[in-house]
Amino acid sequence: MLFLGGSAIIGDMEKAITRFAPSPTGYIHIGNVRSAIYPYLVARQTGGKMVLRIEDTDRERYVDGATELIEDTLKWLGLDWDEGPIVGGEHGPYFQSERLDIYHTWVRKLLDSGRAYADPTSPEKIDEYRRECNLKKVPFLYRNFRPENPPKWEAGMPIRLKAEPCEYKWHDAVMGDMRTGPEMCDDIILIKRDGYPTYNFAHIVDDAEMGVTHVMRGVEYLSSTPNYLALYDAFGLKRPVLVSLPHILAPTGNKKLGKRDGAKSVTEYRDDGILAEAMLNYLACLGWNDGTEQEIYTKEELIEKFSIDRIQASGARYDETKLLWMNGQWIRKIFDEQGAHALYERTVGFWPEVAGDYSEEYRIKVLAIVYDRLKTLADLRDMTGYFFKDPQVDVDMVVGNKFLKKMSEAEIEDLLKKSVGKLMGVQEWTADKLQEVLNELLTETAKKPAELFSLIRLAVSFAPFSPALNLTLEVLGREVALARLNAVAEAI
RNA sequence: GGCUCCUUCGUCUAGUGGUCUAGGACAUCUGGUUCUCAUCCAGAAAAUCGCGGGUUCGAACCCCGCAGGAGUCACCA
Repeated sequence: MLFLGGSAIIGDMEKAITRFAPSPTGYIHIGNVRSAIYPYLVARQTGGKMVLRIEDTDRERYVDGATELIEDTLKWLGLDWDEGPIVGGEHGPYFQSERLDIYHTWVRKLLDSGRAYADPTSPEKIDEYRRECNLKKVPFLYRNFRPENPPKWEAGMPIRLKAEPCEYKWHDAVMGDMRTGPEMCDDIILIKRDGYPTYNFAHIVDDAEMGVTHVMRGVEYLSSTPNYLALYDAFGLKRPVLVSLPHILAPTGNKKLGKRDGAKSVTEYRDDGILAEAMLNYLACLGWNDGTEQEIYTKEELIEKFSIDRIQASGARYDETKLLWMNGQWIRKIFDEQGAHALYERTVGFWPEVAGDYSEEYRIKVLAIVYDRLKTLADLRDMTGYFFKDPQVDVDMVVGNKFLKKMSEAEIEDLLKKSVGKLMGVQEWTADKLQEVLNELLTETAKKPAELFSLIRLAVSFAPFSPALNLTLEVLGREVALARLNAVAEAI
């Protein structure tokens, strides 16, 4: 590698080690996936590492299979990790429940230096203290009730940090300069009665062991930061860059988006026909922008352009309409830039059942003429049925059509027959030729496009909408198209 | 209640003292693209920049108050 000076620039691009550290209590939803996306972007941008760590220290809230759900979500979005479950790494294990002795080793240091103590106080007694404070309307701080001669630590006893109340100042990359008073420092629990560490303690130890440089997480941890700073100091650790991510708000009300508001899992959107690219794009830009007017970003562009200091400090409301728009943009982008086949590969599983009897080649043809009206891939299911199965003839739909209402049934039948006759003579059954013939038919019958085309379109599809008539006819093929026109002529 | 954060069109946002009679995008509405639905294109409507003071020749941008909203005060993360 060649160094040409400019160390300041190299310094700015120091390799960041970031992490996503969910607890396996269920699926990942729109509201919390940003804390995976942003760390990922920072890691990739700086050529650093992304760590996935499973914070499973709460054995009561643990949900079987949740880890797999999390991994599945990240993989779908294209957020790969360099260390963590499946891929391993030099700082494992990556499940906190398998790191108990590490936490115990670390907490020993604090116990030995007098910065932590084993707490023999019963939960009932603590509740009493709390009630006492509530009654007097003073803040409940456990350090005011600290036991005087703490015993030696033994199993079944929690360990608390011995707080040294003071004023803390720090910088949050999103919220700016922060400052809090001693009232924010307390004797927080480090190791629970069951021997498992609390989040408050475990994440400090793990981040240090894993070399994490940027701690990016939801704002709900902002007010606990003084206690984390106390721990960094007690261990003599360098503070990582602290990044608080504002909440995503539910579509209505002012609450953060959560499962209770019906926040769907991220992968549910996959099943609904949302593309991973669109999801990533939408989520990354919810509460972040690069200052330009660009709206559509590839993952690579996000990696290149993302910057922590342009993350909004206020919460952003989740708006599914915009996601849908963006998905449509992505469907078209993939088709236009990568071709019909590339888009087709994404549509597997979204076709109507009857499409299964047809060749891939035929389905691609259908896709090529309907793709620009898809909002989600799942739209294929209700939009393309007539390409695969003869529609139910519905005379009323024809007769009642707003352009055909003024024509008698005999006239309609006649028009249909003339159309069949004309179309039978088409030499090459291609969109261009069909358009020519359709135009000739227009002059021969002296009908308006609205009348003639509506009639043929309806007779052939019986659908509320369809692609341009010549394209629809081309894909349907001569035999099918003519047979359907005849069937309608007979039914009238 | 204490502490902390937040506040520009309905929504996501641009904006760091004069170029802001506030720009873009989604959504909405109108028109165009030989039928429909959509795409695409053009256009419209939409924010007295939460409120009140102050600093300044000049404030969305700086300062102070207030209000509203949110978060947090667990042996949950």
